Amino acid sequence: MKHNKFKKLEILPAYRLVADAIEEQIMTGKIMPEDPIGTEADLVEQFGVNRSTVREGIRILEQSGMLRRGDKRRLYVSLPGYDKLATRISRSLVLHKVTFRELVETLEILEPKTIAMAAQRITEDQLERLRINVALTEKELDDRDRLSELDTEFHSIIAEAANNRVFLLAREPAGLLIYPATQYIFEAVPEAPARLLEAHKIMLQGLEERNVDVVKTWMDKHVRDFVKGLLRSGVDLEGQIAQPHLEHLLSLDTYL
Amino acid sequence: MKHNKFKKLEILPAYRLVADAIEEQIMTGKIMPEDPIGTEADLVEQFGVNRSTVREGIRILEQSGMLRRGDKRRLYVSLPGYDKLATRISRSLVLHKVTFRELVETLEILEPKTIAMAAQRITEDQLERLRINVALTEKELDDRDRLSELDTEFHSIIAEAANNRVFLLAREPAGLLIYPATQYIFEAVPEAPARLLEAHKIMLQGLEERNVDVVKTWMDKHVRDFVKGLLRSGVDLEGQIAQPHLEHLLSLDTYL
DNA sequence: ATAATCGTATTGTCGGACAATTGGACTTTT
DNA sequence: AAAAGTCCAATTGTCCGACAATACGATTAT
Repeated sequence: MKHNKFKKLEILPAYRLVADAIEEQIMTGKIMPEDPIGTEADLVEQFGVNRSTVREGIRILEQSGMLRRGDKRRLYVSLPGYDKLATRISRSLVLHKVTFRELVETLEILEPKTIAMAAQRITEDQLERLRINVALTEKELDDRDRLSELDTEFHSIIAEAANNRVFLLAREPAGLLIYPATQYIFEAVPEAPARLLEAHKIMLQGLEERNVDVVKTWMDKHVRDFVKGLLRSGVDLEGQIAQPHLEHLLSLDTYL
Repeated sequence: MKHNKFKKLEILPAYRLVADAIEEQIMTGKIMPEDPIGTEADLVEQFGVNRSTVREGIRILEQSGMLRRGDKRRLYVSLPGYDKLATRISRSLVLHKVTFRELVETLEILEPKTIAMAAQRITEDQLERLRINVALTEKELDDRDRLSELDTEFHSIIAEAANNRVFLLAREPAGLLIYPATQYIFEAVPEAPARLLEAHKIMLQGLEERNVDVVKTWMDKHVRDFVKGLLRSGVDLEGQIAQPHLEHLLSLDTYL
């Protein structure tokens, strides 16, 4: 047996130290979101390192969403937005080649719970957005791309209405990955759009009436329907997500 | 009405283009995890930009976990690990000042489902790790810090055993944030450690027998117990997570 | 008051430079 | 032959200095 008397030394490059130092101030609340950070020159002075080094440190924090370029390109402390986080998680899941089985299994569990919570807490504003969403769905029933976008949005609004950010972030990545697959279903199952619309309508009404049982039951059914559709369209549950699904994730690159 | 004939131009700095270009290759599978990326000099040549610019681009990808420094400090394509992702999500949740209510509500839903899945899929290896965990828990029943670590680990192993990576990633951040709070409970509720141990023992046995009902029921109870303990220890469910919880997240900085 | 102009501050990018570290090849020692 | 020491080349981390592009604010001209 080795002697392990010494801990592994932590030898970190300067740009990491810069990033860590700033991050620590943020995490401990010493500087808060929307607070301005000094200019690069300021940081150079404060940390006593070169500007290149500071810049590399900044990139790290910018990527993790804790810093933002705001007015006049200046640096501000910022919160990583849920959409950005969810997108990033989704991409990771893709890279890990998660299977459809893992996605649908997760949604079968989460979606009914989500809408049950939402039924108790949804605001009038959110209801209105759902009404618009459903109206659009009805109007664009033939446009598959648009329809799967609207489907994704429908479920996202409900997740938001559940008024639980932890849960929201738990559910969103799966939603982002799976609902775009609705397109496949539309190709294989002609009656799918109509059924989707019907389910959405009923759930919307259930939410308006704050009827927990109705919405939960229908969401259950809706998700199972979805899975059946997936299978009918020839998707292999143990297969991984295919490239076409990723376009919408890749296109988001710019504003991330 | 404006003429909107032109889309807003996407004017991105070069370091972003570098990062995006590499990321695109990764997402589309043209380069795969463990593949080596060239040296910085190579990238300078390929992209035709300065090394500083390349380095800034690299930082971005390194932070998001898609690049790694491996042997000889060379760059390799890599997968963002679940632990890293979960940690990052947890921090964001803290910054967003999520409340205990949101955390416990999420866990009340997810944990029973998790263990139910785990009961059907857990491997002998995972069972063994749980046995060790429980044995340690019994031995270190007086060490609060150690105990809450072990508690966190216990639930993480179960989540892993559920064999669903989407679900794992949905649950983990909440677990990371809430179980450390066990410490508070131990201070306020003397019998808490013993009860925790008992519950863990029973759930472990349930898992060994693959008894879905037992484990689910007990996890339900266990989580509710946990919440009761939190309340008894004076935690305000609508309050946000306090600083002391974050130490373990901050200390992870180094290897992230 | 609006528009045009100018000056300044800051970022994005570049080029070059060098010390430190690493891995590998080679040599010496035991 | 295995272990230890030496040397070399490649690469990263860091620094310096420089400049164009951009954005903003103040000033001037219309």
